[in-house]
Amino acid sequence: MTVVTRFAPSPTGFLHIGGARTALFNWLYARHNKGKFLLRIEDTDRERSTDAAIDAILDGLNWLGLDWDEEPVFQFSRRERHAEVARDLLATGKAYYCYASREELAEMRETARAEGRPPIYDGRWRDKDPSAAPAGVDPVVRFKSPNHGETVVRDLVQGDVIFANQQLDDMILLRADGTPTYMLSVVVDDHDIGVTDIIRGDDHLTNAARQQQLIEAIGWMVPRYTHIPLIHGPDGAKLSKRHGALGVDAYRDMGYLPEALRNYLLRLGWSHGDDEVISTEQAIDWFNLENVGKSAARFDFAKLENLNGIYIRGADDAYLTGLVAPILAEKTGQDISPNQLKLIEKAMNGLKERAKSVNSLAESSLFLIAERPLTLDDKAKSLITEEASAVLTRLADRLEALEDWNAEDLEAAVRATAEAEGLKLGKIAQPLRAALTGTTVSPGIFDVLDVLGREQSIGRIRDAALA
RNA sequence: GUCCCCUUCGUCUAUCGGUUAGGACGCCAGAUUUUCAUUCUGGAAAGAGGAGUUCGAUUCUCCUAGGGGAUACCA
Repeated sequence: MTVVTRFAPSPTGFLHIGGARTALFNWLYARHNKGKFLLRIEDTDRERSTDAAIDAILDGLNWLGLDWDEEPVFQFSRRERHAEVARDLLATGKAYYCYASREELAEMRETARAEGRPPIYDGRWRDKDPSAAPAGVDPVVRFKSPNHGETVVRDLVQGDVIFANQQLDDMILLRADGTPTYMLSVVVDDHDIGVTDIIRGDDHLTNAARQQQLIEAIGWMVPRYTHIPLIHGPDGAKLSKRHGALGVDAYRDMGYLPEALRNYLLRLGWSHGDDEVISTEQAIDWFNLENVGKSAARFDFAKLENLNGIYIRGADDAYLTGLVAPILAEKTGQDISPNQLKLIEKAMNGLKERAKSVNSLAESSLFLIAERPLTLDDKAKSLITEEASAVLTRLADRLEALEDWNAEDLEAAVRATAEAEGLKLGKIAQPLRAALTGTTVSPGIFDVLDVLGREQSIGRIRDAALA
């Protein structure tokens, strides 16, 4: 039987990092087993569901490269089918009408809690005769769940988890207004869509028991369950916005590469021996549910950043240039010309070596397209002493005489100048860097000269020397 | 309160009864170097606590503690 997994977010916000990992695991599991990965939008909460959120989720998945099979299913559109299943349950006596008011319910919970009993619905309408129904009250439909025995969820990560059936009350299937609840909808949809493996956050573990009872009552096949631990913030508490519970778009905006984030998320709670940097192909090849850990993991930006650096260094120059361009355009307030793009791509090899995010890559590319005369930052300014200016002028003279403008000849010329001046290379390279880039940090200085070209280089050097 | 789950360096993790408890991030020191970064070398750093089972427990069982999750006419 081919594996069918699904990712089922509710469109009430962006695709947060925990959801992204759940989607990733589902995707990986499906791809590994050559099965299907489906997407279902759980939009039954009409109040909180928005189109913007749907777009954000789809965008997030696309950005991460998690492609789904078939058209996404919108749960709300299936409400008639859900209601139909509830009616069948009613007809066969596996569900019943409950007329308890919300106040009544709240009171019931309160007393139960006070007496140390589980705060659950007591089943007061479970066996009542329909004639007892109060007039003018729209009832909800409740599932007649087993009162005795236990329900065991055979979870691939959590193992066999046993729940006493008395602990689980008669959940609501249909609200008073006739709309289906989540508990009913997931069960019906997962069945109808043919989901074989449900992989989701372990905050759903208790739900699994209740859903399983429902499935068994209907007589459908119970899917395999896998409840993966949640991601926590650096302090061990539930992930909040101040931690990393941001939308994946926020990670993109921070300059993380999708492949880096994916790799990071994969290793958060899953491992394959000592492997850390794992390509998508390897991930698909290696992924399994057995190696998913059982404990919650804390989100660690430092490690993500390290991974990001690794992926940036290994990335294609043209690809990175394409990512950097729009950021640069925004920073400078103008479009980046094809010539400038060529310049950036040429310098990319040296640039990416020292970047840890796409944003810092853009930042360090800025000097390439800066207009003369450059504004030097304070550190750079302090390097252009009177003495340095004189040296730079003589260096410019020497460079001007160069026949070929390439890194090799440039290095020879700079070294020769240093020797002639009786200076260490660093003494001349730093002021030169300041003049060329306006900062004290850049790729190798000979590469900078080479990439910038004769005119810009000499111009910038003379600008600085004269200032 | 009730139910469920979790617990190895600061963090992510390996280990599936016998290891000097391994790797990675971060941190510290050093090497390389024109800056920064990269790279390389070395270092500090862990089995929550307590009982058992066993010749032997990080590994199996139980208890305690701590953390997390669930307890909606939300999903």
